[in-house]
Amino acid sequence: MDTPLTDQPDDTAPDAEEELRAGMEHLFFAYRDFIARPDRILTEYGFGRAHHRVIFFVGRYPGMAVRQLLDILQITKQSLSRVLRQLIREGYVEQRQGETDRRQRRLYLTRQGIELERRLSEDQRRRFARAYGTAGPDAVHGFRTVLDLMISGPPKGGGGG
Amino acid sequence: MDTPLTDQPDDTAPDAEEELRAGMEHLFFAYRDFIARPDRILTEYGFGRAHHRVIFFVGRYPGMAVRQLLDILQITKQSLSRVLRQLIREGYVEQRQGETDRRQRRLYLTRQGIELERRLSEDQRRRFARAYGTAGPDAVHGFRTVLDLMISGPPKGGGGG
DNA sequence: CATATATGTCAATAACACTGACATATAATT
DNA sequence: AATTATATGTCAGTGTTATTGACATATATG
Repeated sequence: MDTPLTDQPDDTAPDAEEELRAGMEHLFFAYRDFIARPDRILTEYGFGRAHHRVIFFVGRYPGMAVRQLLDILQITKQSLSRVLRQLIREGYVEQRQGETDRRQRRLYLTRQGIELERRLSEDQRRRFARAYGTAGPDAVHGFRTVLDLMISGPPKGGGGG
Repeated sequence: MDTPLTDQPDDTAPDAEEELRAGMEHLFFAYRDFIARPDRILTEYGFGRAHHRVIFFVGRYPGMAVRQLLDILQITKQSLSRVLRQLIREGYVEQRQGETDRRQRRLYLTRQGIELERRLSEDQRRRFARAYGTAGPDAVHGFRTVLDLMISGPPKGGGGG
């Protein structure tokens, strides 16, 4: 991981390229293993990964509007609709009309939803906690720095972001 | 990010939990943005994310056997089969019989496959290169350390399932 | 020869995404 | 009040990616 002192004409010398691809590969593995356990739990409920994402974000940001959720998940209204309908019908999520803007249906986890969220995230939290604990604060800081730099900014142009 | 000196009875104090969930959220965003661009390119070819994964791993490990690919992707033979068949039929991947074990069909990218791989990974490599470059070597090291700790070891128990 | 492994394929099914079209309620603007 | 925009919901049709189960061939190993 030293800085090579040979000058390379382009910015993707073979070694650098290998390092990038190794990172890509490990990101794939990490994500794959990160979602494996919740995926298995979800099948018990007849739910899928999309349900988990909704549960996670509504749990993290209670009172979230549907619009925000759509922007975060970057899926279509129709796709979210089916998932949300199921979660509401089965009592994991509830909607309350917005107070200032009454068009909004703000989303909250029910007690049952909170329980499910904890169950789904248990392995993930443990996984993160173990990795963070073993790696130490400096590594965690580096992890978060790189991860955040990898995330695209809000989409540019007019009204959107 | 100091070590808190208050003693907590359990290992998931509120602040720690928040930090874990923030990490989980950002991992989701990073992965989402990481695959957004390739996903768009793939539609031009009538391919999906599964094709990309095959292209990526066969490109990275030429001569890989089908069995290895299945273990890495953790999907079923039937799921891989359809994707692989398409890639072979359309000239992106080729199979050659294994020399030592002639049951194996070892996988290689064709010239066309290599081209597609570069096109698909271009944005991803740039994204990684930019994040790595901005974050600096120490952060990159931390990133890789945490990421690797997050990956599950090889599945335990006898034959290898 | 029996058994295991590596691979491939058929059929049926499900989750999750898409596009397009249309509807209702409410807010903001003119 | 009328118009336009926003927030949400829903119907119909489609496609990709995954699943399970069953079965087939070629080759390796005992």
